[in-house]
Amino acid sequence: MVTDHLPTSGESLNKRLAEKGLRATSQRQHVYEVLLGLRDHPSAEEVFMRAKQSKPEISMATVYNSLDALVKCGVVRQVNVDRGATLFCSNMSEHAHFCCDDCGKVFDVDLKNSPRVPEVDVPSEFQVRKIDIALHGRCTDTCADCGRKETIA
Amino acid sequence: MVTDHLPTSGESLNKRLAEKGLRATSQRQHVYEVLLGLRDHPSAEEVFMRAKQSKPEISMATVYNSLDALVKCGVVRQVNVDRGATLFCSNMSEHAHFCCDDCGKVFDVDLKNSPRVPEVDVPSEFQVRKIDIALHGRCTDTCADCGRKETIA
DNA sequence: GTGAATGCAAAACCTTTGCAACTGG
DNA sequence: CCAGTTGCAAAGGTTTTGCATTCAC
Repeated sequence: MVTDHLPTSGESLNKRLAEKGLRATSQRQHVYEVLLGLRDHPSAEEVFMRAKQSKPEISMATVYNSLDALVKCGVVRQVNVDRGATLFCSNMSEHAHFCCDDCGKVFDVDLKNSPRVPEVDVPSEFQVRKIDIALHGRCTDTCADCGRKETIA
Repeated sequence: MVTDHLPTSGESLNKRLAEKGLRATSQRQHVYEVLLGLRDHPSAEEVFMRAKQSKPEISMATVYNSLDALVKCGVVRQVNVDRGATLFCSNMSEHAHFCCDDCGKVFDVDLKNSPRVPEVDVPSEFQVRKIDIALHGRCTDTCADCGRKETIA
């Protein structure tokens, strides 16, 4: 519950928020800590349920607001792989998302060994700020495990 | 309303559907024609509204069913760029989607001049079936145009 | 002090489902 | 004929909104 492991990167979360003109509220800090503590790629609902455990008065609207603030200041990524709830991800390293068509689970795929991936040839009037790469397929043997333990990620 | 320009690719839509064990209903053909006729990246709602003009009895559930069938047999792509409705796209050439943070509009970005983009180094237990690349940023001068004429794509 | 953020509940939005009737193969 | 598909309406899940209160700066 202490904030001294915040944030993952060198800069402080509060400073990051301030840079974007966003206020450093206890709710935002809490939502960020919750997200860091959750494995995989939780939905806003999952973050909410977990956040309530230690901060029962927090509301869904605040969780959405906080997640948006965290995305805006660049410490959280938003993941849209299909219909259904948007997922959130505190892993800010360069990676793609693999979504299993069978079990629905989302896995991080490192891009360090995938040279040139971000080199997309874009018309000059487009200013690209970020690139999301989503892979779809089957996670085969991994899926056998996750299929039993989890439903849809 | 004739189906002789169907489908875009060489194979017939009906054959494609049959290959996946899906039936070639008039609704599915109609939804596909509507999608081919719509520019940009319509949502299911937009397809529905347009489809109703020439087939007033068609229902939203059928539009979703048809779009799913078309995606399943590989003649339509499903596009998820943010929260909000899933978009659909009849352009099956290899391309990424650029989503403007300002106007929300989605543009196709050709990948022909972007070598090696699909070369993502994936753990061996993952079988990749397709790759979606979504770019986010600003469409600058283009945005000035589309911002007035359209709302959110 | 003041505008931004919160909490709550309600509304809005998007998608799926259940079921009887229909239809393609 | 029969399983797959449709249309309808209702339910389900996700996200946003309005507003009074509270809080960060």
